Amino acid sequence: MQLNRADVVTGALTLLDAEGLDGLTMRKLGAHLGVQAGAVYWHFTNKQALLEAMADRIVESVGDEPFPPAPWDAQLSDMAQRLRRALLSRRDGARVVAGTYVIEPNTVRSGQQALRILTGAGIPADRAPWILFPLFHYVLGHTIEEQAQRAEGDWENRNAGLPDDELNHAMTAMISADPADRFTYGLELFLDGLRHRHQEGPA
Amino acid sequence: MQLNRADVVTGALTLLDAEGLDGLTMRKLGAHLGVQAGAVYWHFTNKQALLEAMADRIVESVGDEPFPPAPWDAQLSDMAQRLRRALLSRRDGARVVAGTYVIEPNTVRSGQQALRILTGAGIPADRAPWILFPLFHYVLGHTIEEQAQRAEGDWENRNAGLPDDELNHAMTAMISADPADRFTYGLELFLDGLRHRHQEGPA
DNA sequence: CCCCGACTTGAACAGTGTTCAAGCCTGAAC
DNA sequence: GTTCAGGCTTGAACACTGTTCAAGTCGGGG
Repeated sequence: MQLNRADVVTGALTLLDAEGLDGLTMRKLGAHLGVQAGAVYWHFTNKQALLEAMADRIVESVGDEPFPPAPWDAQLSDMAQRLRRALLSRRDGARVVAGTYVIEPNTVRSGQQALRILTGAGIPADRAPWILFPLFHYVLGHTIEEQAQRAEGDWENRNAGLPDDELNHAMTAMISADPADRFTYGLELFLDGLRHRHQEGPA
Repeated sequence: MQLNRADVVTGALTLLDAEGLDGLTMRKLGAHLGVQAGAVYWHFTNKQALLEAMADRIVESVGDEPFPPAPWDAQLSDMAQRLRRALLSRRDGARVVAGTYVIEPNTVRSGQQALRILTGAGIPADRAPWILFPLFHYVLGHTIEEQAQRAEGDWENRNAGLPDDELNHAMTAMISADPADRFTYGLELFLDGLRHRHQEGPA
């Protein structure tokens, strides 16, 4: 049975869900594909290249369907939510994407789509990336921690030694809140700044 | 010559600067400390524990000196800038900190300090972490990419294959801009949202 | 039918984190 | 001044990692 690039990426993502990023080894991937580890190296020059292809696949769904007509801030919010969902759709998805500086088809396409939302709102093209990157960094940073927290699980115990003052109480309360709510709150904070700056002159 | 925990962390950070995170191995660390690799395992149960101690040391300087009296937003901006500088002070510093869910002395102390800035501005204690975490995620996400970009170097060539339209041009223009400016721009965007929300009622 | 190039094997290489019995070395107790 | 105990280190091993490569297999076109 012969493989192709797409098969390898699909198998690698399935294995990622089963084993996590740290458990994703070339030998296990080979076994999962019914093939020797070395065979993968015919399709990808090294593991890093494979991870980049995986990252691109993970991000694929972000640009799947066009953004329905809506105010620019709603569209941008939509995109950020899609990105988080895409990263969450695979175990350690955020870490996979963060570990690769992806210049691959889907990633570039999604980025361009996001930029067009901003320029469509009257924001100059040379300012748009300055806005998009912070947003991207926030989504990535949040989702990395969200998935790390999911993997650990023992959150109640970890800060058992801390003094039980008001601030630590607020901290643990937030940590046990719904991650989706936390994400949306931070996202809205960022969008508020954007709306505020945009209304007082798009230049 | 005997070691202690602090010596090991110091040596590990020196080695980190020299070799990067991927080149930081227990054997090299042993050699650097004039000791066998196994000796490190008397001081730290495993490499992850060592990395957590390193992360805590990296973050140490953030809470070094108190924040000078200033409006709350200026103080928060100051903290974010300090955090970025602390992460940049060591090669791959951001990745080291991102890879560890640190509940260690310095990290907790800095976090509390930041929360007090917010509560001091009249923000309720149970809202403060909801604001602090997105800010933290942004700083981390930005600095990870900043250090990754620094390590790669070949940015002009990587997107050579892309069409030379206006959006890609704006993208590469931003990528070659001063990272400090990019960081501050995103930070101000976030703070704008915060100021906006805060002035229309701190509750 | 054969052959060529796309693909796979199987074994090896150098390196990784981690473990552990055995030893050393130091500083306190007698 | 000698003994003793513990903190600390050694050195070798274990199971595993990514990566390479000569040699082999296999399928479809001439």
